Amino acid sequence: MKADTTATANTCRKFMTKLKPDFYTRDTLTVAKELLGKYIVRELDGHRLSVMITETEAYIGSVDKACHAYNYKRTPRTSTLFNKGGCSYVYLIYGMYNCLNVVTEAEGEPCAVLIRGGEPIMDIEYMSNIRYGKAYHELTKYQLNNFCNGPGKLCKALAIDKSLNALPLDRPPLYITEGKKIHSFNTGKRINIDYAEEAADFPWRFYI
DNA sequence: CCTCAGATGGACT
DNA sequence: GTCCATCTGAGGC
Repeated sequence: MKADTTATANTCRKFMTKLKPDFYTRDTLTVAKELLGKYIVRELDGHRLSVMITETEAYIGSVDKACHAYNYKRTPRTSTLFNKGGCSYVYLIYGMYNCLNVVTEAEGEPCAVLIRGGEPIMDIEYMSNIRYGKAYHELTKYQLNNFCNGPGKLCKALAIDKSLNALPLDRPPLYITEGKKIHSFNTGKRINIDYAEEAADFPWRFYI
């Protein structure tokens, strides 16, 4: 009994361990793979929302035509990508959805990992109200299956928009913690980057 | 289950 | 003016 209690406490502590910058200042593909199973935590109005990351994509500016900062192109928007790894990169897409990335590698290397999907973990009721405007138990099967299984949906559920761009990811209001141990994952081509020529075929999407 | 049109606005040329 | 790292609801099967 005592052992069980201790194990539970250790598990909780592990989940609350925030990833530090040195997790992110590494090879982007490695970070993209290792982010699977980690927990995104969003603090908002006294609530602590969380989803487990289940899908990521890597973007590497030096060689990747799909990256906003391909060939080190620096604009007001992409300047965030040149930061040292460990901060957020949030942008608006299609005029109405937001996408959350984590910046990786050293300062000056414009790279990031797009968080493409997750699974709700904590304060699901509050997230449900943000996402659909109703209680979790009221959701249809379709809504349950589409709760945050896409970059725009995930940002909606966690109330993430451009106001959270370029923030450090090791403290509130937005951070990532240790999470679930992942034993295997899938690899594939990235989604919706058909314009990116040869880079469209890079196998830089990872998902559980 | 599937496909597809339309929404919608900022970033960039 | 064009493009876009998307989502939703409607309609078909």
